[in-house]
Amino acid sequence: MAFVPVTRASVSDLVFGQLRDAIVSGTYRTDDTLPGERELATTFQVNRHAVREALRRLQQLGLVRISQGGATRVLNWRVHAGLDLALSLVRSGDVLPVATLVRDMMDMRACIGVDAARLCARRADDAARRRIVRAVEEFADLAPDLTAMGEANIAVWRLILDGCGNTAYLLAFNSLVAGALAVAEVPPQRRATELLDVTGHRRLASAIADGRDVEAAEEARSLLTAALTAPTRKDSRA
Amino acid sequence: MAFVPVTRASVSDLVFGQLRDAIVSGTYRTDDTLPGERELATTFQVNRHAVREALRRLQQLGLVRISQGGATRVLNWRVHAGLDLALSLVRSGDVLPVATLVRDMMDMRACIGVDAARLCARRADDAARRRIVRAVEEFADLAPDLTAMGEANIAVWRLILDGCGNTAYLLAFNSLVAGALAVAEVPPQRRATELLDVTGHRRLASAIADGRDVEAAEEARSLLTAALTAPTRKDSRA
DNA sequence: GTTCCCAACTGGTCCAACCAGTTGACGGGT
DNA sequence: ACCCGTCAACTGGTTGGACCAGTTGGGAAC
Repeated sequence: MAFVPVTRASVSDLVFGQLRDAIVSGTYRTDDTLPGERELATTFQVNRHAVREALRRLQQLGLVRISQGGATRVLNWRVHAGLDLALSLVRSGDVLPVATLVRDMMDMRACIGVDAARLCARRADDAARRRIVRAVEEFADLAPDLTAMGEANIAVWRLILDGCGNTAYLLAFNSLVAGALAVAEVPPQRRATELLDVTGHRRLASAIADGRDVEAAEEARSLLTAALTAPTRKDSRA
Repeated sequence: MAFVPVTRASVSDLVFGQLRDAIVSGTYRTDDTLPGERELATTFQVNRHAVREALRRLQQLGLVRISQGGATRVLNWRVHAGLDLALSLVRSGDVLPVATLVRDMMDMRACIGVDAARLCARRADDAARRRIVRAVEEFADLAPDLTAMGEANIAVWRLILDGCGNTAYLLAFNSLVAGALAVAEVPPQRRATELLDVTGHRRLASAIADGRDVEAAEEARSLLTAALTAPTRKDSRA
């Protein structure tokens, strides 16, 4: 286990984390009013500004609605929160089952990655195509160092997402990568299967380079779904 | 044009908006150092606390890296920002071309919606299936009031995303809906085509109700891509 | 020339006061 | 008895200033 940079959580980070967890875990329910800032400050034994910063961030995540003069109310995060909430939840603790959440995020990575590969094969300019081919070769050269390959793999996908020209895909990928992969909660066995499939990545790169969009999508699908467990939570019915 | 609730932007909102736009538009480049908090405070003529709140939010969005003692540096948002940035950008101004961004988000909605419909048909429990069928009927009853249908349509999709059991999809959908649809920047003609296809929605609902996942995905695809313009930015090559 | 130390930055936290909206209870008018 | 305006007592929003805590870089000591 290698050493890792220490992270200093600021006071407002801690307040933010506690409040976020309390809301997501259901301690506060939708439309409940949060205690006032002054009260929270004395409860957490911190300054009111720290509480304010935390509340602002909760608001930005879509967890609360703040209104001057009135109380701060809890929103239904399943309705108002954005994808960044998933990232925030994965990074800290088991408020929601992290394993499930990571699996969901990997599903989404596959969903987006496939379409991005398809679009990239259709739209990317020549320079981008060349960069992707080169990146895949650099990725292949790193075998079998899984850690290095993992990073190179992300670089490859980032180029693909760049080339597909869809900014939303790119940003979503950032949320997912930072959340799911950086935490390394992905089943190592399956992740390894994906990473070690060098020829699959080469086929993907050449499909993109040649503009064969359907094949690119197919290669992407087979790569990205290798890490996904088949079992559904409650199996098919009827 | 109906009246609309006034929105009061707080001081830190304004500072946040200006800094975000400056970063995304490239006024500051990656690894540039932002001016110090005290300097920003005098520049914006606000208190330092307001600046701090804004910077915190920029950090949460993935636009800057703050480090005590050191300077606050600008990150490459194409690498570090999450999907919520798209929402934030759409809501205010044309820092990035909003039309393009909205189109990207509609693409992503389609990408996710199709998979969610498929998963929902496979995994949802009976109660969820019934709720979806009912919601589609309520949606159908509202024709031809496009505004009301738009809201009901979102409610339908929310149920589908709930039923598919993928929290990441659900959260991403929130980001997209709040960003793209609420702003109503979607070409009205195409949006109307989608909404008025009541029978298409009925087919989708019954496919989900019966667990026919492939057909559900197909129906979802035809509904969700109706609003998408075919032309790619730079067309297929080689 | 190298090394070490400290002054002068940076952001982080706190206190205390006051501004600005919202809410609800209380009291006068109908 | 009911309605309605008023106002006090909340809520969050903003400000100023002080001090703590890390980082940085230049200059003194070696």
